[in-house]
Amino acid sequence: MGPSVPSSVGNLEYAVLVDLWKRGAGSARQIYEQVGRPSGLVYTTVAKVLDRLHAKNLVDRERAGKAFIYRPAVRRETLERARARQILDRLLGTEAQPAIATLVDAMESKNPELLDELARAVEARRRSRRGT
Amino acid sequence: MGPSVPSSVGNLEYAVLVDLWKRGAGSARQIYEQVGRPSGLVYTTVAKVLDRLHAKNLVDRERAGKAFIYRPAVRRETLERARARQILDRLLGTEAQPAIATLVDAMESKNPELLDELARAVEARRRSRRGT
DNA sequence: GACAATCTACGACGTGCGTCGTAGATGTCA
DNA sequence: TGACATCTACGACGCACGTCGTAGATTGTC
Repeated sequence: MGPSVPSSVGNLEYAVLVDLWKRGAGSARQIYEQVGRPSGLVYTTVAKVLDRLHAKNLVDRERAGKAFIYRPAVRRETLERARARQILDRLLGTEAQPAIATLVDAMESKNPELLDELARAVEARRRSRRGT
Repeated sequence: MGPSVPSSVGNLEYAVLVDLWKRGAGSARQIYEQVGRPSGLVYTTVAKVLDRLHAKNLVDRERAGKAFIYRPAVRRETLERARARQILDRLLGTEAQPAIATLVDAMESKNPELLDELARAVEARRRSRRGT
């Protein structure tokens, strides 16, 4: 089965992955405390999500007593790139130009500072492009 | 019922809306020919989608003989803004900065010209911002 | 008025994911 | 060893959507 072709990851699944990337490795209980409990979720919900992530080969596990220790099986950049790509495809499916304008718009309305962030990122990318 | 609070719109639903926005109004058959048939879908699939869009109050309909004439019930900008917003929230849920970098990256890998497009859009937005 | 063509209405199924609940396995401790 | 806590395994449900199929209504045509 494809180990590292994350076609699609749900929001909770993603949150769990983010936590795993940060902590490197952890038990279901630990992740639950960090990600699940604050959202009012039940332990088994997080456990189930870890289960599914494992089934998708997005996390590895190793027994440690009665529990499993989970750790990410994909690099964060890899999955986030795929994720961004997918979101992008979805966003600019039809025509790119107005979609981009809308995106920038939304970004500003969410938080104006994001615009500066974005400008910086674009500039960096273009600069390194010229050097290509 | 909330007439114009499009919480979430699927891909096919969106494609149908795009077609409707372009043509202004049309029958299920017309939209099917444009959107459904090329994708190998069956007529009733598109009809069902129109049904759901109508249930969500995203399109209006008016009888014309045996058929319905559908027309959008939301302005394209409205829905796309919401859509972009939603996608954005999803994308930069955790930390904004790296997410933006990843996004810009994905954009470049998809089509380098998008970077220029993006730079233009950002500049335009920032300029108009200074005037605020 | 009967017929064939076309539409809509609506139910159904599959999938992905969030969300629980329960049962059974496993480990801990007195 | 027995009682108890904790985990995992797994099934279930709901919802949103894509996707069809079928049945019933509507219409134009001999």
